[in-house]
Amino acid sequence: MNSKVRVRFAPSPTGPLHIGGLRTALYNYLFAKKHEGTFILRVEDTDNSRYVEGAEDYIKEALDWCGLTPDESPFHDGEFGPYRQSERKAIYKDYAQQLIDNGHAYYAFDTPEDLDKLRQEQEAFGDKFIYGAHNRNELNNSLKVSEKETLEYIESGKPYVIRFKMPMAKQLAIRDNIRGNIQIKTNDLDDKILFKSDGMPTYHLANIVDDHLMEITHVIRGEEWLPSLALHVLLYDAFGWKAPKFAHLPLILKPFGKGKLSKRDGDKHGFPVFPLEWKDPATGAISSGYREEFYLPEATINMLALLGWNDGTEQELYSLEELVDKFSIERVHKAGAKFNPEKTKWFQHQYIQKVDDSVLAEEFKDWLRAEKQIETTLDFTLKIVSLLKERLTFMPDLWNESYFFFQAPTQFNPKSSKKAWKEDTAPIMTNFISFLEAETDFSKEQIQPKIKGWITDQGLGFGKVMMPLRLALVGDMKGPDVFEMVSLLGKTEAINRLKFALNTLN
RNA sequence: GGUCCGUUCGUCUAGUGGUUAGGACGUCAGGUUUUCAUCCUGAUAACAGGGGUUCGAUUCCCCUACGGACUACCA
Repeated sequence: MNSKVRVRFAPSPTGPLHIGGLRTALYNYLFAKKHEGTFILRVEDTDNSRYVEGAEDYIKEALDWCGLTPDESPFHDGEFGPYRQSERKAIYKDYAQQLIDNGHAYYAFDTPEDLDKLRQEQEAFGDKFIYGAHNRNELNNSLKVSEKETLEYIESGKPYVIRFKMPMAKQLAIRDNIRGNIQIKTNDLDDKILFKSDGMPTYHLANIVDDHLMEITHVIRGEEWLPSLALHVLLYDAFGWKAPKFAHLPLILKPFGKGKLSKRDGDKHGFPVFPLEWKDPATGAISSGYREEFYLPEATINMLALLGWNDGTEQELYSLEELVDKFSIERVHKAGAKFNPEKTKWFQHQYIQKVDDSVLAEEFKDWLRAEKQIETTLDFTLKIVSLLKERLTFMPDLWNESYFFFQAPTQFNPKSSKKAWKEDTAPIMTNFISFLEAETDFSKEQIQPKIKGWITDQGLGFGKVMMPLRLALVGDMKGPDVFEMVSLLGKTEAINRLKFALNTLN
């Protein structure tokens, strides 16, 4: 091959990028890097009315968070810019004109109202109105009126659009790198608008022109574009250009029920649908993001990569570098995949276990200050992290598993009390306190054998002491190794908690 | 409605013209943890249905059913 691989991710800035879009970006990135090619971000903002403030920055930030930074983008110029279609406006008109000149397109003067009326009439018969080969000669366009009239219309400022002249009765066989051959008859296709009356191209024209000009070699996009594939291939033909290779990705579906994943599913079932938190500028409504919900970008990416692709082995955990190495577009699954929030948490659990203890300890220390107004030392949070890390999925779980190190219990879980604090517990604990008061070294290494020895000497079962001790320290029958807790809490605090339990539970 | 795409455990998926149809998540049961969580072990559970082709189909073909996308001067 003479041409270097160039792929693009081409979102429209109409709102936050959701995880389906992010996965499309990911697969494009992986494909590009796998083939030592270029990953391009092109912003498709040809519809001004749908532009949403902040959406473009959101896309950039989301990609950066995931480590999918484009090689060329509106934020990082390359040789093929600009990378925002609104800034390429001047380019498209000439290409539309070129298609008119070579007979592949024509002017149409039908107003939106005219078309609405035709649609309604047609629907009254239970039919669908199609602007196409069978009726284009009867509609208000440059194929029907003379060339002179067409010119007059245009010069007089009459609004017009430019439509593609869909060839009749052509049988197309188009190759898709994921789906194989796709058969399409052009008879069913309509004369799509390529150029709008507001002077902007539609997606179809802008997309093909830009992909050509930017020398895109592979178009990897969502399945929702499959119905437009024929049009796009025909457009390349009409221009006399070589079409890129295509691959259409399966959709991400709702975890419960039917249909594709939507923002509402996240709200309803309490999982993020967006990589980053998003505040709707119009309504102020907030949608949660993976980043703000404490998912690691590595976990998010790994989960997304496996949703519709695998390398044929039983491996499930991949770094981004490994994904680049193993990825192949042919191994992308054809069918849509239901999103699985539980499995996503499992990925997160796997990844947080790989994070260095000191990193978590530092974060936790900051979190304690910000969220709980607790000042502590790095040394202490580091001890807590090493004690509790294996049970974490999200960073704040650290608090849920360790809050009793920062605050003494004020009440006791009734169910646990019933199990751990029996009739004969009080005298045992009274003796136990006296024993502890005589001890000085509360390091785990020293205190553990001492306590065990004391229990044995007293002729007691371990449960008689260990269970009430845990209850007194935590307020509940949970938490890490009880000797670790005694040691970390220290002599004074441990004894105070025992005394409080003694007073409260009798 | 039309066009196109799809269909393996509940979910994500592996796989082959002859397999005990494999893994992971989930669920359940044991074990570890004298607690809880983690962790470990085990169990559970699938080739949508009907026709072909074939000595033999989950695998190849057709039909049906079901699911999905699209059907805008939106992308």
